[in-house]
Amino acid sequence: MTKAEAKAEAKRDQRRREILDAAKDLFAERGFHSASISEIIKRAGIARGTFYLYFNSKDAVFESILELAIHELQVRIIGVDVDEGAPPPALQLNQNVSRVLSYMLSDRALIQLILAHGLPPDAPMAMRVDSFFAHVEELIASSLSYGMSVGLVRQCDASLTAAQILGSVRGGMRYLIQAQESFDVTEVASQLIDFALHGVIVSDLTRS
Amino acid sequence: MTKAEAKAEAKRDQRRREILDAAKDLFAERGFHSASISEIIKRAGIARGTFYLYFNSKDAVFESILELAIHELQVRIIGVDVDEGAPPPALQLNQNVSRVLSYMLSDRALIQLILAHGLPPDAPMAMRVDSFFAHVEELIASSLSYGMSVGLVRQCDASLTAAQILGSVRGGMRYLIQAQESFDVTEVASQLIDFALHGVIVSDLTRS
Amino acid sequence: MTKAEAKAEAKRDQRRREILDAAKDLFAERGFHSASISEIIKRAGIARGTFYLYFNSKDAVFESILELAIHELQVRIIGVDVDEGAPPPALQLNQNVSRVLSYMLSDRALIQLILAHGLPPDAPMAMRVDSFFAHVEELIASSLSYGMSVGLVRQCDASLTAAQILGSVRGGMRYLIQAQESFDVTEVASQLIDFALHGVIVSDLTRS
Amino acid sequence: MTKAEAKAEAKRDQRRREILDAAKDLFAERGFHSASISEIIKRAGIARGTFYLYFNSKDAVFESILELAIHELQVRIIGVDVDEGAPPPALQLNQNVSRVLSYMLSDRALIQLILAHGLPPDAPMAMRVDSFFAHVEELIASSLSYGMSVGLVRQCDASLTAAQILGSVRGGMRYLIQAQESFDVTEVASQLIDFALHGVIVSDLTRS
DNA sequence: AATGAATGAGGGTTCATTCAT
DNA sequence: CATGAATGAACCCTCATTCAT
Repeated sequence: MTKAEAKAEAKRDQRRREILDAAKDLFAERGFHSASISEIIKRAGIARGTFYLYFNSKDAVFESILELAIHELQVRIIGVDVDEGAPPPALQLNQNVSRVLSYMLSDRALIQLILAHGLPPDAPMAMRVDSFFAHVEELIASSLSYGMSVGLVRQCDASLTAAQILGSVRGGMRYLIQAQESFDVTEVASQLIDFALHGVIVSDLTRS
Repeated sequence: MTKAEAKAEAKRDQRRREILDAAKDLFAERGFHSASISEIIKRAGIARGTFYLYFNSKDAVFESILELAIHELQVRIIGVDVDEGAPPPALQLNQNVSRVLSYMLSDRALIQLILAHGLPPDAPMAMRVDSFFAHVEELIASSLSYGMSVGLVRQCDASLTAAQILGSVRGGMRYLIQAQESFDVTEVASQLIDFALHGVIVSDLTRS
Repeated sequence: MTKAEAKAEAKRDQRRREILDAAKDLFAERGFHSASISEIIKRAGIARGTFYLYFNSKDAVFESILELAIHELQVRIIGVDVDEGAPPPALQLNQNVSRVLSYMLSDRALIQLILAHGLPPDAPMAMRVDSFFAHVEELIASSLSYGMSVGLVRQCDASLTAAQILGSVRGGMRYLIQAQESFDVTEVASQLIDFALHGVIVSDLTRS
Repeated sequence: MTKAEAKAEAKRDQRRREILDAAKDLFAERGFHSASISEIIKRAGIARGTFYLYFNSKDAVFESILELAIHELQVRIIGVDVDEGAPPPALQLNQNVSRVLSYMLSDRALIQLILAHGLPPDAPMAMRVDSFFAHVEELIASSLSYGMSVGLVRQCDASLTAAQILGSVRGGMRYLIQAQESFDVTEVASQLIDFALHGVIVSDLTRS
């Protein structure tokens, strides 16, 4: 029976994924509110009731999608190790950004959802996403504080700057998904980081 | 009758503005979809039908709000004059950012709406806002290109970098409206610009 | 303006009553669950949304109906006054029953609803009705206790007997609404009371 | 094969009974409409489809339950034999009531269902129950008529009084299942009958 | 015989918009 | 001009029933 059960479970997972995919695309295209259950089930090719066999509510699908995405992002962001034997921080940074980048670019609908979910600001899930970004921002801020303490980072308001850095990455991503051309992830990651580290002015001029 | 007419028109404008204000706050607080006409008219203190005497639809109010905001932003963004007699570019830049900053901070609801309007991505107004930002982005990109051509800006992908700069400013604003404390606009503008120009790394280290 | 307002309010009340009447009939005919909003509005001749202009929910109409009915019954049930100058108790009793009887028979749908509302036993309104009957039962029980204490009523379990008396009245009413013929209310009230007081056996036989 | 078949049939009956029991409890607790198939099968410990192997529909289970109950009641109600050699009528009456009483009290869910089935008044089963009670009522009415003809029962409207008697028994039962205390069935049966026969007033007073 | 995933009609409710007053 | 009662399409969700396995 184990075999039959396994097969059934696989089929179930498959269905669940189909619904998630259909919902994700629609949420990305039209926002949470405008995407109706009717459209989701039409795109998923299932009946009305079937939807509720896999998810308790419209909110629940949305939550599943975002929760998964946030989790996937979370695991791709690894605190930089500054120990002796560790790889150079610059490389670690690049790897972090590259991982996030390649994940997001593998799923354009998702990035859309994360960057511009059309949820009421006071909705639980909106706050969940916000708190994720706040968490990342804190991570950046504390890195900046550390950098300042060791004289690597120039004196600045860590929180504000962290918000800017995160914003610049979001802006970069926005641009990348909209521009249809493909590109080298590592290369782009370098550019994103370079901007945050050195800005746009040529170094020589900053000296004068 | 000209006088009476003028008075009538003034009253009309006044009403219109009251509705716009009520709607703006609500849209900012709860997003476009969740803010209902019922709430708007309650807050504006008018009857249901009256609303439709001033605006053709819910979309129309939203459009008016954003259109006005975009216009206000537009006029505050002035291309940097690089002529001999003009003020130093750095100052002009700071003034641009300061103007935008002080306008947005004078109306937190508005900034909320612009940065995170809860509109379906495929809605006309959402595209209108996007195109505004795209316009600003192009402005930045062409500035960067010019800067590169005169050796002021280091070589980089102008479009991507422009997206990052815009993103960093948006990120900074997001942070500023959320942080409740007040601050000096010119000072903050400097920080926003400094980040975009020089990044976070101390200049000395970039030399080695 | 008072006149216009008064007229508007009268119209509003009229509408509300129409809906209540339509709903009451349907609830009586088909029970709470089976009576759908669709049917109610069809019978009331109004649009879907209009219903919700007058009642917050399906539950709310039902509650309004029952609450009103219970109130009307309540005011018709007056504790028997045993003071010297008061009318004879038997007459008071008859008047009580007559009042209740004539009210209920004026609205057959209502009596149906009260006697057999098809609500889940754990529903708030079902409990509301139950508690009304419990209240009446207590009234009867305490009358019986008093009657026993003064030797007017034979010794018996007051609560159980009260339940029987109430049941006999409910049973009588059930019969009366179902039997289509009209009748003299006071006469029937006498019969209802006589049964409760003396039962069915001829008095002479009880002596032996 | 007869043995195997018999065993299979026994198992089938067992299953059927399990479903009936689960359904009966749920119907009693939550009413017909609010009790869902999902809950029934969960309580019965069977799969969704299995339910429909034993019953054609939700209505069908309900029907089975009531039909059985009505049958059980029916067989417990035996017309009073007034022949010479028969036991005294009073005793026969008491035995009838006692039998019904003890059956109903052995299954509180059932009594709940019979006294207050939450079925739409126009549903076939509701009418079935009603017609059962109508039948009992007729039985009582004809007994009353006979009693009147032999001078045992005082003159009254036989139908109305029958309805009251039945009502008083129903009221008494309602009270008994709700009161949690246990009691002597024969004793209570006596009280129920005494009330119907003699009412509540002490006999002496009726003479005056 | 038993399963449980799938179905879809129908439920109650909301809300942008219209129009008679 | 202003009002607010009226509208009805569209929404999310439930649940009795079916059917392939």
